[in-house]
Amino acid sequence: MKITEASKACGLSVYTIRFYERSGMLPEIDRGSDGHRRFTPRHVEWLTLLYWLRETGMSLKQMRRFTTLAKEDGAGIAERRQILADHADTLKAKRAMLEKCESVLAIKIASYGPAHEEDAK
Amino acid sequence: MKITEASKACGLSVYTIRFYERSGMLPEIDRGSDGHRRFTPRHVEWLTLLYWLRETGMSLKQMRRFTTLAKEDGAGIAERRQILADHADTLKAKRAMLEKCESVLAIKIASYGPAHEEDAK
DNA sequence: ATTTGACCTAGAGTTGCTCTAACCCGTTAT
DNA sequence: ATAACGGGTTAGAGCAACTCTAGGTCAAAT
Repeated sequence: MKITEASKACGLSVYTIRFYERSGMLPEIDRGSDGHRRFTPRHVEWLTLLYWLRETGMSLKQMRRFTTLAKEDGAGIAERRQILADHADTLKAKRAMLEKCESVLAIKIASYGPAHEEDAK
Repeated sequence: MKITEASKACGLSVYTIRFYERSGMLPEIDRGSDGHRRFTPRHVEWLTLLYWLRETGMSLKQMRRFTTLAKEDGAGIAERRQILADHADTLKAKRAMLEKCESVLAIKIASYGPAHEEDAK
């Protein structure tokens, strides 16, 4: 599978995939005789996980650490689980923040006075 | 109230407050005879709203638009309400994404095998 | 009198993309 | 056969949204 297909499969742009590769956040990617990257389903799975991590605010630094551990394989499992568990905790906090913000917005919107229903069609 | 106090009250860093001012996202801020900014409770309320909007991912461009409307006052109310309502919708979507990511993480963590309870102290 | 601390500005540095320029390589159309 | 098209490649510029540094002012405390 080439980069465009991998991009569609994982949700990251081709720019971002290439950027992640040079930033050392991806496992080795083989090249075809044409010099183009060849992505395996394992790569796509990895990229998809990275997609979720960045989409929910994990830093590149953390993601790089996570990848480094995966390369060492074996020893790093405990720390990798820890990183994901910590991230899951920050997601819970983020979700609470979104809820809080939604209520702030509801109050603010109400403070503008009643909506004109006919404007909303 | 000076900038440090305003910063503590709204949650934005003093750097960010100054940056927002030069980016045209704040109403006029008067200066004391010492040349320092003087923030009113109205300012703090505004900054706090901006804090929530940026913390939940609204772009500066959108926030600038919002401020511009507030300066025009009166006419802009409908569009301002619309901006906030639209943002509230994106928050709902974000919240759903966080939940989805949390389930992805739970599966991933489980795939690393059972946690070693003694490691967690 | 000088040191401290809070503020000021202009501008450099950082993160995480996102895009451009200039190139190569294989296929397809003329 | 050649030219142009549709992918891919790299290095590096540009951008958003901060974040910090350097160098400066002023007022109060030692």
